[in-house]
Amino acid sequence: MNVELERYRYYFETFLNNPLFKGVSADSINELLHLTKSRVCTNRTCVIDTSDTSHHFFFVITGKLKVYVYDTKNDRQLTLTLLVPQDVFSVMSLFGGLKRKVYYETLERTELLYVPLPEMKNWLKKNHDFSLSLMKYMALKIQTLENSVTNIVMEDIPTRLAKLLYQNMDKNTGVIQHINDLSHDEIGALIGTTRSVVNRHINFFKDQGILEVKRKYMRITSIDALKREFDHSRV
Amino acid sequence: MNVELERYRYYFETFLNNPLFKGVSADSINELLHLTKSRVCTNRTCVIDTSDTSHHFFFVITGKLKVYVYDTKNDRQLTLTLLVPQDVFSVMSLFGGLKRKVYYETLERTELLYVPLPEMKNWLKKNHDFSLSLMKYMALKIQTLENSVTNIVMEDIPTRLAKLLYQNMDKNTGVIQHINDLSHDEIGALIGTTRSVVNRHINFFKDQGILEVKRKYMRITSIDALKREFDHSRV
DNA sequence: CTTAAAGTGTTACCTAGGGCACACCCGGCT
DNA sequence: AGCCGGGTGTGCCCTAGGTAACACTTTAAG
Repeated sequence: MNVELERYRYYFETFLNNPLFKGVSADSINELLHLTKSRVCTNRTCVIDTSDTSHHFFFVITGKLKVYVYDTKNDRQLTLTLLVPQDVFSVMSLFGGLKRKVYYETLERTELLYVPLPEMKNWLKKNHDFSLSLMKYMALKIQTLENSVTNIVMEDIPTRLAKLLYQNMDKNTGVIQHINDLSHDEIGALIGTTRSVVNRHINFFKDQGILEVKRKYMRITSIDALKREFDHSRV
Repeated sequence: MNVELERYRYYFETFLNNPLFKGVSADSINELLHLTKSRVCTNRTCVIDTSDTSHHFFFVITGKLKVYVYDTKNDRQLTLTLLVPQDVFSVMSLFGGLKRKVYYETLERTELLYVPLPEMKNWLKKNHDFSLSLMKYMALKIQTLENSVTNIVMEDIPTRLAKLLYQNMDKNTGVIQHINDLSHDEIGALIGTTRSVVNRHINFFKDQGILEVKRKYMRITSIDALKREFDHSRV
């Protein structure tokens, strides 16, 4: 019982710190928490069933999961987005978009809270502040997606790779975070290309002295040089 | 005065028919209408200033406009989306996303209503039903964008072009609508490629007897053949 | 009517990057 | 230890599609 209480308090804190719940009363958060169940997916296996996602609304508490599509024609997958703590999914199912084969897969130990859709919808109607935050959240997702298509269309792969690295780099140490433990295959799925091409360019960066690579570890050795790879400010 | 009244009634009707206003009371719609001003952009010129979009929220009444980004590096533009009647923009500015150089340009005579952002935000807070519809609207936009990136990464240009044509085709007559009056340049911007490549493939389709082309007019002569161009259902 | 500008059809060229193949390396398992 | 599987490092080959260049045609403007 004590343990239960402690977990409950932990989830409560987590929600409280999530900008999505800004302006939402403690009472409402409590009410929502009473509707949730939790699920822990241990590393790298838990492919969330579409039947789940179309009946539940999920909150990411800890961990990391990818949302991806799979193309049978050329046996490739494309990661639409990486979900991290404070993310939610799927807004699509919440508002009944068209059917689409999107897969969810955890990349490490991941803790989720989930609410049945009808209850979530109902709760949402009573909490306008959450709606407003959710819209902001969605607006940002839209912007990110727009950036993706722009990048994919306009930039070549070294550029996209450099940007990806830069975005996930500790600005001080140059150490790559979040995506350091991903295989080249996964990195390829993130920027829309294949394993071998990713490898090619990573090694190119390495040869240029931009990058240092070890097992599950990458560090940018020259941030300026990395920047030059995507800052095509042709003066 | 009479004319004014008539226009007012016309806008009222337009909003009433817009699914975004589903569940919104006539009073609220009226209230919103009192905050709006209208603007008509005559054909193909009206590039809406970013300062406008970051201070106003727009409703498309009639016409068509494109939202695009421009890449100086290779002097190309990419159309992120085509806005048609019942669309709104920009949700980004409404919820304060990051700055981004996105341009708006009308493609034909276009009639817009617009509201200053603070007033719109205020009105939004009082109309939760509109928020819910707006979220659905945004969810659909997200889905469309996700489809875009998937297509761009996974499919080649003939396939993307065929899909575009199919989506804008009158299912009975095979006549291409909406995008028939666009130049090859504009079509290229829609599917993420260049004028001459578009031209190449359009003529290829023509040679295959899939397509018939005249001035500002295209018609699919064999819908099955067109489908075969993107239905890679390899038996 | 004349001229400019925008759009089209078509060529030739060239390179980024997808596909495939194979050898290697390392970590985990029995 | 030995094996196996997932992840690498490289190579080569080949084609889709980006680029540039030209001529021609249609529309818009003066």
